[in-house]
Amino acid sequence: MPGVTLHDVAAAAGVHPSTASRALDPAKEDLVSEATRRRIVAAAARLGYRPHLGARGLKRGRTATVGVVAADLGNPFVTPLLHGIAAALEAVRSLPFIAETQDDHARFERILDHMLSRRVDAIITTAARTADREMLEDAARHTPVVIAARALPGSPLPQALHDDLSGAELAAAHLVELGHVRVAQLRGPLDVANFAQRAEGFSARCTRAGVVEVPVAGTADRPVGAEGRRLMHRLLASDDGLPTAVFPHNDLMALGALAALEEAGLRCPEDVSVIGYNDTEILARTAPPLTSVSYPSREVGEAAGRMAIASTDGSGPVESVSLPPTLVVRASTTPPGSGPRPGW
Amino acid sequence: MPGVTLHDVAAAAGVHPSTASRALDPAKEDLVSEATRRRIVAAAARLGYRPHLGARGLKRGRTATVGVVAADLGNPFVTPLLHGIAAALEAVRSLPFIAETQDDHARFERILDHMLSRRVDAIITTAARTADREMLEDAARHTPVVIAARALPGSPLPQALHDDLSGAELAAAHLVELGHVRVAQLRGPLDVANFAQRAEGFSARCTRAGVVEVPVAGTADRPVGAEGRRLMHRLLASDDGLPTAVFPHNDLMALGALAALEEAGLRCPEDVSVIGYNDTEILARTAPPLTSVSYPSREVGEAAGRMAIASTDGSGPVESVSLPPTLVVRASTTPPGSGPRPGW
DNA sequence: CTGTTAGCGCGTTCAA
DNA sequence: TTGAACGCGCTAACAG
Repeated sequence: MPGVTLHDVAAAAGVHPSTASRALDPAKEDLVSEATRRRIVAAAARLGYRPHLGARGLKRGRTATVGVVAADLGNPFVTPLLHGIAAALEAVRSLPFIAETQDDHARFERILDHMLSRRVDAIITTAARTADREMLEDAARHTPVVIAARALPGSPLPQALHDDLSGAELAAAHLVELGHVRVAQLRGPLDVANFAQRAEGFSARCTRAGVVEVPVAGTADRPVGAEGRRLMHRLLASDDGLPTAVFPHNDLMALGALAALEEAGLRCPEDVSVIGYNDTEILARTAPPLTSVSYPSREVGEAAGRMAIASTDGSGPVESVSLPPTLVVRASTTPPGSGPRPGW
Repeated sequence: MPGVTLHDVAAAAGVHPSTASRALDPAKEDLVSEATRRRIVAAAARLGYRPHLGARGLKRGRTATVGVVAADLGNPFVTPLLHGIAAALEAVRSLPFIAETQDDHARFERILDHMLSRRVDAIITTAARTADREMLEDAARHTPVVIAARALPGSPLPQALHDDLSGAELAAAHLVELGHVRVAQLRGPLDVANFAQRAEGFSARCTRAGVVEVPVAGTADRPVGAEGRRLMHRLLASDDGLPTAVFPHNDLMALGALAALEEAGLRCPEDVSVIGYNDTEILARTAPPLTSVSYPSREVGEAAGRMAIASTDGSGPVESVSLPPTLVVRASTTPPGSGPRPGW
């Protein structure tokens, strides 16, 4: 049963392999007489024939596979992104080949290498850091590369993004509106453009409103809970005085910050408001429910998938896109010094 | 730059392609003189040569790729599982090829078909439902198949599992110990063996302790939050009287149950205790923090990865394994009618 | 130590 | 409408 080849099918149907090939190719089945076609299809089914995609790719130069690189599959933010990509690829019967860098450059390099060797039809990366730029543009000389979610500023590669600058401004504006005058950011790794932009957008809006930003030394190594917790503890330990609101650069970090607050005996939002980023669905039931900037990750994923397909078609250059953020207000942000938001 | 072949490298180095092949194969490089080897390696680097894995697979009959099937990448429970698998595969420089069924049989079939066509070296599935059994055993006639996380009872396929029966007994025992005498289960889909076993283990332990199980009509279509919420609402609406504790069959469903309780104006744990399953790391900060049966998913993943490797080696039959559960007590369970657990 | 030959499974010529 | 021949890129087996 294993290793049934086209040759076997042809023999069973009493035809030449190339006739069998034609009969089994939807695009060419009308070059074969109905009668023989049926015989061949029957034989293929009976023998359990399965085309060898490796061999087909060798011949056709296409593998019906798109490499997808994520930084951290444990971040619930990436799931909708992957769903969006898979949905878009389904239109051309391609399958994503998913791999995870864990934000490690060397691992990223190995993954790219493997994908190129595997001759994927295109690569979508949601894991880019600035240090990866050259490597990615290099890869793009072999295979179309689409940048998704994590921007690569100044790169000519097509990008499916989200406007992090506006998103962070939205976050800051919300805090300003609530009356906060002392705030702080817990920065994600700044060599990920998104976090650099969030830092910039947030600061810009604060400055404009005359709001004081309490400095927090350092940034997260990775945008994960443990790092958010670490930075929050550092902020609590500093003697610059506590802010009344903090902006961890994503929901995972916000979760860590909440843990740190609790460990320090502080309450959110009574003592400190917390505003996250991504509006990760699975985290909407934290204690307290997190105010967060919503990231349209499914849509970004779909756009990236479509762009990957388009760049494979060779139908000219592919346009980058950038989708807007929205703000989702929940219980973790209130005016400074006030009690919990009514209704929660 | 694209499409540099071994032939090109050989030409550039002034040798025969097979010599170049040997020089570039770590396992055979000592069959080539140091001098020519260096020349070949240099030429390969200069030209940006990358082996064509499709072609190599065609020749060698191995693709250095293992298909990994998950039911739902949005379930945080699967991430450690995937990490475990990837870690194990790294030992033989294989890469996982990840796909998602979304608990849809037809999609599962397409995925298996694609993976077999791709000639992956083995398949690890964490998405099995009883209806998938025949299909999987069929696939196993072509390629080694390892069942992970979701059991396929009675199947001869090698399985890397967890003892769900004991786990559910642990959950029930905990509730019994707290003094609950009226409890209920929110059942996951029973065609997933794990949930069937959880149902059975929980009931058995309750019966033995003389605890009453309030019936909940129906089961979840999929083990996700929305379904947990739906079942909890159904339980609240029934006139069998409320239990003092509920056991949703996994953490995601527990999250939905918590939402339903809140919507009904009930508090957890004061009015109803909730105990989940999986001890999903990312959910440890729910309101209230969830008591849960811990599932060693990373370890199960590693075991599955090793089993996949072993079954590819052809070194005899592969032993199934089953890892034990442990209980992690947090704030969502207290004695019936009592206030919140002190310390939380 | 290196070159030659052959073929993995398939699809695309070109002829019949 | 079908068959024959060739080659995609690589490597195993066999010579030399």
